[in-house]
Amino acid sequence: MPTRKLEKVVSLKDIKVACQQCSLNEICLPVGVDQQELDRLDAIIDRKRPLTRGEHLFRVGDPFQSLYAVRSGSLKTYTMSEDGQEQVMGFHLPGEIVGLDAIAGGRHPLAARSLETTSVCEIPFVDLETLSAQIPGLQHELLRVMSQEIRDDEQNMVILGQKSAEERLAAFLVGLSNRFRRRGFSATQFNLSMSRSDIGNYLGLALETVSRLFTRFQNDGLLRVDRKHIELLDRERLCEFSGAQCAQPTSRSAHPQA
Amino acid sequence: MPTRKLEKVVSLKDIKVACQQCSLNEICLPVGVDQQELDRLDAIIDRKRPLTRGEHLFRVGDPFQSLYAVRSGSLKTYTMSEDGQEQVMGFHLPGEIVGLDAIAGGRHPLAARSLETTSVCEIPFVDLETLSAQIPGLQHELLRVMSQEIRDDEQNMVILGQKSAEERLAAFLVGLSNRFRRRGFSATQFNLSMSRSDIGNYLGLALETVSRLFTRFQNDGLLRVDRKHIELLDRERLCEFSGAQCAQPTSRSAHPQA
DNA sequence: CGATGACTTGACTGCTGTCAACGTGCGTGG
DNA sequence: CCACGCACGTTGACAGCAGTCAAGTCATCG
Repeated sequence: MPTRKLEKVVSLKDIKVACQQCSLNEICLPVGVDQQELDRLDAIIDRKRPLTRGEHLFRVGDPFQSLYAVRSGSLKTYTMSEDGQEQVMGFHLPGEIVGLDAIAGGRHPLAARSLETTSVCEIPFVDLETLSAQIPGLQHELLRVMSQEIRDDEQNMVILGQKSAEERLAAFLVGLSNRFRRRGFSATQFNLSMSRSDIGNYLGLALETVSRLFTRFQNDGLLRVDRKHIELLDRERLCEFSGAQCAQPTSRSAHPQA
Repeated sequence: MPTRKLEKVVSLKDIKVACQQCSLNEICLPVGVDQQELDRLDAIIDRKRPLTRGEHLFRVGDPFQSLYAVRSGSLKTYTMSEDGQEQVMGFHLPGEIVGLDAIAGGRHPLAARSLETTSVCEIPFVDLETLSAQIPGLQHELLRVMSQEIRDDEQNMVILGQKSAEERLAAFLVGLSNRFRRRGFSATQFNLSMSRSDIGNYLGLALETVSRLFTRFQNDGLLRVDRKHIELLDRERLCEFSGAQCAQPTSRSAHPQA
């Protein structure tokens, strides 16, 4: 099933802003879930008014009620160290789920804040759990998404623990590129919705280092950068630079169920 | 339900090496799971012969069939970078689950190798999934464990990204201490089953740096170290040193279900 | 048009990695 | 039992990458 299986899905009109036409369709939860089941999932999902830039989706310590799926825009998640220092933990693009780290503790350990105008779907967790017990495909998807998150975090740990500044930024850009492509956007041109400071903070680098590296990469002909806009000129070489397995997931790799 | 609810569970004798008497009881999966359900869980779990030091539980790329719970001993998980460089991703003590990162891809992205004589429980994943759909408490536990893993990985990302060498090692030791205590072992005295090299690799430090820090910490009266044996003398100050929220989880914090 | 915040660039410092030598404990074999 | 080898760990000297401090540029917005 390499092509969109939209036709498998019923007329979109009878569903308001439903999961099917949501771009998450192939990326977010609904995989291995049929039409009727999708309706049930859709029924529990709450679509909220868009967040404006800088607005919080939730804050540290907020009671955990729901997961959120980014529909458009982008978020950053972060905490404050006890000395008031911000610690950026991640950036979240459309099709990605936020809040998985809050299930265990019942409270959000991270705050989530929009980097631009951003709309999200709210997925009440108790409902999702109930539904998951009834729809095997959904349970599997949920576990898969969480597993993927663990996998991604592991990758990030390698990057932070073992890589040089150069490699970190290269890996970050290649990673973003992959995520944009999977989302249907250009893999070679995109806008960074986050500041240099956020990037540096996330990568464990000073913002000056990030800035210097951008110019160095540009001088090396790896990319073109203009303010927020990035154009990857030599994705290949940038990949090698990152010193990691940039095995570009052609289609987010198959789903493993038998 | 602040106190142990062991009495809620039936006489332990009628189960061979079952989950109840396994120390994982309160730590591993079975929480919010009653006797009959525990039996069903127990039935799918396979106890294997112990691994000797250096033996692999699984290797990178092995097809994912099962999760594993460490019963005794310890494991390290790691990958190789393309240049053959080992990258230690984590250490796993009794009561901890290994393999959660393999669900998404269907293959183990990490290898797991025992650091000492180690026994594990094998939990076939398809069975666990089936059972989870039937036992709400188990599904919730599984999600909780995965969420906790995500949370822990996030913590590690902060440590790797933002902390100095000193802070990293301090955080590592305090973290180990917490994990030992939760497991019923001494929080102030323990043996490191991993080498200095493994620790350094894990923390993104040179092994020489780790060694230097151990002696520095000892000179500062924070701990006593003799080869593999560690005795924490001033856990308090070590905590502050780590620059993190060392809010010692008195009892791994409550379970959030309503 | 000026103010503000984001970004860039430069100079200098210091933490931590690298290289290297040495010490220590343990297992093996004479 | 002792000598030896080997892996692991400790300590020292030195260097380089990246952080910090500081100044300057650029874009956006009131």
